[in-house]
Amino acid sequence: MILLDSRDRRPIYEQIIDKLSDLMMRGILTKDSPLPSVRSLAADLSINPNTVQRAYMELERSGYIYSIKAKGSFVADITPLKEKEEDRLYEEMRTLAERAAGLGIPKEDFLEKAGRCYDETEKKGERV
Amino acid sequence: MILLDSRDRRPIYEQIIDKLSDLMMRGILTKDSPLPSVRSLAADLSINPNTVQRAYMELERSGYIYSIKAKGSFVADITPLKEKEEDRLYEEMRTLAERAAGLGIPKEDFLEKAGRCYDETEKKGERV
Amino acid sequence: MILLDSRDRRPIYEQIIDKLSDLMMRGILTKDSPLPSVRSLAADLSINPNTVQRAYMELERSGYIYSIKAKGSFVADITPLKEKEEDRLYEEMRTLAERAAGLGIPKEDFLEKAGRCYDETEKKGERV
Amino acid sequence: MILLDSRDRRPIYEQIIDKLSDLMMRGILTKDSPLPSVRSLAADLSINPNTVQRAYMELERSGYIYSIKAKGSFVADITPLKEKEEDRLYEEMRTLAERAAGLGIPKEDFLEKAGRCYDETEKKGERV
DNA sequence: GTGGTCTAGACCACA
DNA sequence: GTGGTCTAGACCACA
Repeated sequence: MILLDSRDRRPIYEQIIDKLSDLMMRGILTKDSPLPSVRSLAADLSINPNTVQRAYMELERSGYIYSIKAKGSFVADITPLKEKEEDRLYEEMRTLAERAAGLGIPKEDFLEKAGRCYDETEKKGERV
Repeated sequence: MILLDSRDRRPIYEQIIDKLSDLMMRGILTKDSPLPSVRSLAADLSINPNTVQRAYMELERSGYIYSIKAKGSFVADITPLKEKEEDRLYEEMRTLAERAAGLGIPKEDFLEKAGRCYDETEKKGERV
Repeated sequence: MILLDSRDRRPIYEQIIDKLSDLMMRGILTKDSPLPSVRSLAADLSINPNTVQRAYMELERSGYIYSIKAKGSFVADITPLKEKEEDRLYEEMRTLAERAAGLGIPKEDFLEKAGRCYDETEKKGERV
Repeated sequence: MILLDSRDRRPIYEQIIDKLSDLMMRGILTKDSPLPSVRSLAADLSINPNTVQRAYMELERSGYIYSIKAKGSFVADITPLKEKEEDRLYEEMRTLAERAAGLGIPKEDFLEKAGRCYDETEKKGERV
């Protein structure tokens, strides 16, 4: 399901949080679908179950997942989280557009570059 | 030429730097065109010449203007500064596109939003 | 701590910058040790605090010192500045050696002169 | 005798001056030895005789060579020029030593580096 | 006239 | 107390 990057300097639990929340944000993990159990994910990644437990705990606190005792962890309804993130993103887009206009970059160039940046991302995504 | 905002909490000299560098970045003040003299700008803004002097000093240090003693201050060739700013901007565009793709926002929506943000900026610019 | 030279035609703030940066380059003022406060140094040198402020401002910009509001100014970690200066010095040494070789000065003479120059410096340093 | 570097951006006559004065400074061209005639050097380098003429004119003005009508150009007694150049060189060595001492570079390191710079020059000279 | 340096002295936020 | 900002006003060298 997910892969750890040993060159990544961040703590492992943070990498897990990022990878899982990304899968949920992308809609690959959908609402109410079950996450792997703490023990099985720990075994898959060859890490300590406590590390997975910590990642799950923080994901629950942030509203990404919910846990039911003796049943497991499941993807929560993350539409509010998605909307917040989208708002933040468009807010930054706005300041970017302002700076671009300030630099005298015409609209066509701005959009052309935006498109190219998006395409680059897709290629990158395929590799992952 | 420029207006100060009394509600702005930043130091006056910083406001002057921002306004003038913006005019140069936008191409409104072009290469080698003369800036108002330290004294005349101070009189226009009803502030102390020392404050203008400080702004000009820092603008010169950053490469925006050049000053010739007993002649005045002039807009420098800011193409390298513009290029640096463009690079920074596109770098941020790239991370933005990545996050958008991560959120499952399709390319059309991303570009549509980028275009709308750019248009909003233009209206804002007209008011200034 | 430092002395001003009234015969020196350079601006006072520049003299202060030179003297202090020299003390730091020599390792006499070490990392994180406090500099005299703007007001106390101004009083010591019988000059205006603004002049000291300007010197400190430029020293901070160049990476020699860091200032904490309401606490004081302190010597920064200047190892990168030292390395840059050493690189510049050895670069000039190289062109000097080339010119010496071009003049037919043998290596022994070149080194003998280098040593004598270094010794003269030491005597000068003792007087300071 | 000498080679021009087409990548060198300086005017050709300046390159000729540099090469010839260098040969004289190095003692490869000795006092009273004849220089190639303007026409023959121009032919050798496939350039216009006027260009060589200009180089010789300036070399004579600087005291490097003397010309006798209908006989040719000859290397002058350049000991005074050598001495001046040596003085300049040692003057710069002195300021270099001061800066090195200021940086806390010990005498051994300074001399070691001076020696290495000299050696590098020799290798470079061999290639020329 | 111009930019640049400096003094004298005020006020601010902060520790 | 500290650094930082700002005003008012002086003087300098230079074109």
